[in-house]
Amino acid sequence: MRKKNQQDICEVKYIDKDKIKDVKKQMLKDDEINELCEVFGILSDSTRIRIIFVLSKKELCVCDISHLLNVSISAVSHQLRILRNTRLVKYRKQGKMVFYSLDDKHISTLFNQGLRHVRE
Amino acid sequence: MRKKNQQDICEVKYIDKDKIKDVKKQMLKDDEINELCEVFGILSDSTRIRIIFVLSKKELCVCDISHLLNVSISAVSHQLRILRNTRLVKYRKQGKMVFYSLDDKHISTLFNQGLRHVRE
DNA sequence: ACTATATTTGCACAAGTATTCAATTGTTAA
DNA sequence: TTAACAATTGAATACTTGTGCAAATATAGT
Repeated sequence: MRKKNQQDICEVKYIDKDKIKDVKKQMLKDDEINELCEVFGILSDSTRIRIIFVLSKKELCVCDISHLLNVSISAVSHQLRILRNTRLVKYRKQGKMVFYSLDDKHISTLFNQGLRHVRE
Repeated sequence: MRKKNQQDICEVKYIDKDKIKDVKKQMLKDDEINELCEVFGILSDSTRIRIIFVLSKKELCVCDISHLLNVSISAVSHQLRILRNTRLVKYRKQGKMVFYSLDDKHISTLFNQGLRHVRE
C-alpha cells in the first residue's frame, strides 16, 4: 500500500508556477494540432515530397510523375489520392489521362520554408 | 513471350518532352529530400509538435512538459531524445532536473508557417 | 463488340513508430 | 550508505503506413 507509481509523481516545487499556467493558457487547440500533424505528415514522405515538388513546376499526368520519380504508377496513384483527399492537388481529365497540379497556395510556401531549413 | 507488364509501359507521346526534361533538371538532390522528410516527419507527431510549441514559449524540465501535455514522463523523454538527436532542442542539467529549450532558429519559423497554413 | 492503354482501387504484407512497463542511471539529501 | 526522485533507456506491443500485386474502371480507336 501507499506504494506510489514513480511515473505519477513529480514533486518539483515549481520555481515559477505561473510559468506553467502561462504556457498552458497559450496551448494550441486540439484541432490545430491534428491539422498540423496531418500537413507535416504529408510532407514527411519522400514520394509525396517529390510529387509536390514536380507539380510545383508543371502540371503533369500520372505517367509523367511516375517516370520523373522512378516510382510505379500504382504507388504514385496511391499517393496522389492522399494529396487529393487533403486538397493539396487538383486534377483535370483529358481523354484517358489525368493531369495533376497543386491546389493549395500555402503548400509551396511551407515546402519552400522547409527547403530553406535544410539548406540552412 | 513479349508479354509486357502493364505497369512498365506508358506509351504517352509526350506532348512536350522538354517539359519533362526541364523538371528533371531542377529536381531536388537526394540529400535534400531525405532531410526534408526528416524535418517534416518530426513535426508530424502530436506529442512532438506540442513539445516544440511549449518549448517555443519557455525553457522547461521534462516533468513540466509531461504535466503540460498530459503525457507520461517516459513518453516525453523518448520524444525528447529524437528532438535532441536531430538538434532541434538543447538541454541544461541542474541537479536532478534537465531543462530543455529550442535549439534551432529555423524550426519555429517552419512551425509557425505550418500554423498559418492550418489557420488559413 | 473488342482491344489497348491510363489510371484507380482493395488487399496483403513488410517496415516503421509511439507508447507502456520495468529496470537503470545519476543526483541530492538524510 | 541509504532513500528518494528526475530522467533515461531497452524490450515488448499495438498501431500506422507505403508499396506491390491483381483486378477493376474509364476512355479512345478499330
